[in-house]
Amino acid sequence: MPLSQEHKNRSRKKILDSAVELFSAKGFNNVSIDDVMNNAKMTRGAFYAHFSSKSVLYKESILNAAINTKLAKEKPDNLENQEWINRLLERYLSSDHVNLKSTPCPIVFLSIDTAVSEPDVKEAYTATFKNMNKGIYDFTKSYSTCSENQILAVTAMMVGGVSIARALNDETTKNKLLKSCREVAKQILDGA
Amino acid sequence: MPLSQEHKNRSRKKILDSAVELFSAKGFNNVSIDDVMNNAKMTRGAFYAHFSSKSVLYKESILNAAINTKLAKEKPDNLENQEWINRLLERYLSSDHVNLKSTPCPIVFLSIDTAVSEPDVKEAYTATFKNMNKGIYDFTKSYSTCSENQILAVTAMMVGGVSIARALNDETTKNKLLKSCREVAKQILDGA
DNA sequence: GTCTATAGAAAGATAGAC
DNA sequence: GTCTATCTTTCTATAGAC
Repeated sequence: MPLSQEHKNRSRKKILDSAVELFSAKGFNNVSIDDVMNNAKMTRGAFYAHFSSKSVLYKESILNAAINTKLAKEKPDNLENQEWINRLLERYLSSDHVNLKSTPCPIVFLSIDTAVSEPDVKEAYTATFKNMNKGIYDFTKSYSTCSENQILAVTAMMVGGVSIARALNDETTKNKLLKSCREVAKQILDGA
Repeated sequence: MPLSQEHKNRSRKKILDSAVELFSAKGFNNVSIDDVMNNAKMTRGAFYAHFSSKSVLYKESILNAAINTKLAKEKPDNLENQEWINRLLERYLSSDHVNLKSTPCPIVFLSIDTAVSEPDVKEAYTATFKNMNKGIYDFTKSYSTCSENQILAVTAMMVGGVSIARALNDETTKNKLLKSCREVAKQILDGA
């Protein structure tokens, strides 16, 4: 591969990493091409030598971040599968991941809207979320041993399920996902 | 209450309902004030007689949608709590809710980004999501009886958990949520 | 391939008539 | 309170020099 091509690839990678970082933190719409390029230490004009539009960048960012996470490839040889999965769970559902101190998951990309930056919106959101959980608990406590903590997990599953379903391309996967969430949620709320 | 005040309230409600509908379908950033007002059959200028800015509208929309869902108030008297919760689950995790044919949940508001409208992005997203599930299954099948369907539900819980955590205001709730998701996810993946 | 400069469009917010 | 008209900012995308 010629030197110039290598240089181009490095630049492309720098842009993609910059984009993943910013999209995860602020959401696609709250990040301009200028932001991405400045964060990659380049100027706006150079962008179009690599990507034909902003939405192409978005698509490539998802794929790039997916490669970055390397779920399968990173497992140390001396670790059992079960331990590895548990470690991944811990890492994924950690404050560090939430606060973007570890490699962000591209599936959560599209879950950030203006809410992140507007305190008033955050407040309304938090109150509504608490209400939702309390509402469910008020009903389940009369017939189930299901704890308030378990309900938090169920709510997350509900919200995640609907969010992902809305973004999916493929009707079969969508329906399977919704059905699975219904079944598992029901099991937990029934106190199994 | 004077007639003019009543008129103003009706207009306000019309704007809010219009906003909830559009934000749910396209996300906050992909909806302009013009869109909201046209959908409410008014013009842009009238907007500022009701809300001081677009982000105030967002906040009020969340609260308005939360009232609309009326989780608790709608329960028919002759229905047992358990049946009612199951019915809510079915409704929440339904195609109709995903496709916005029933009253949308404001907690899912912030989960829609450009992905919805760009086919290329949807495609990349769907592929990445499937990969994530397959990746987890490849490990768990060696030690657990956990089904592929259950893994879908776990993935939804993980994504929902991180998304919600990012939007929350309150560190205590955030940490409780993450911990609950970790525990419940682990339980399911262990094949309990 | 990367830069600066700029065209063109979109959208938040305001002003003033009715 | 609602309208039309307008100001202003921001951002995508392109043009042309090096």
